[in-house]
Amino acid sequence: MSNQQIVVKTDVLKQYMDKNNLSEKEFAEIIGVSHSTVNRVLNGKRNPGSKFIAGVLTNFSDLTFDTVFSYRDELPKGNKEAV
Amino acid sequence: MSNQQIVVKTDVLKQYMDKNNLSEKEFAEIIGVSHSTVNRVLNGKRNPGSKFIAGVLTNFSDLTFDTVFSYRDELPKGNKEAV
DNA sequence: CTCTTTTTTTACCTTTTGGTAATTACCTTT
DNA sequence: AAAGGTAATTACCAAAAGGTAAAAAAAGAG
Repeated sequence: MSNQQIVVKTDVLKQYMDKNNLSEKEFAEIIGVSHSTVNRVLNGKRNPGSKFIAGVLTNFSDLTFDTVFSYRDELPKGNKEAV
Repeated sequence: MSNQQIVVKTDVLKQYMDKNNLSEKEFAEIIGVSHSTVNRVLNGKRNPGSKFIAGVLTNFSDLTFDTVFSYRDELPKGNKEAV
């Protein structure tokens, strides 16, 4: 049993945008999502969806999956751990 | 601008399941999604979400991103192409 | 400091993905 | 062929991601 989710290394992505002088809006336009989506992902209010991930990986050849993303095992509602 | 999506190489995944004698239900349990999700993804009725992708990549070390997944550039509603 | 412009944040709604449970299709075994 | 089981499919609903537009915050120019 596993309940994996893809999450973003926000610090890595923020630094990358900084180095390349990309605003959230500019970055969003390049990867093909709205600027609010970028904002929410960067601030941890949303996880990246398939569209976000695909946009990043196909439009920035120097960003690989493992550089920007990682996995997290969520323990949702019916949590069997720590009883 | 780009509108990328992550898609599944259904033939690859089906062959993999076949070789390893995994039913949709068994595969689903391993990667941590429901069997109906697996069925719909395998039959192209849904794209794989972040949860599906994470489940595959973290639970099958011999399956890499590029083996099972690829990108597709969708041209949704407000299509600016072919006017 | 005040006015503009740009950037980030958020409220509200739409679309897509995921789950449950019921249905249908396939095999066996008798 | 009928009964039973397993595997695959789908109808319906819930949850999560994405978009639009407006508001708030930050940064510049005068």
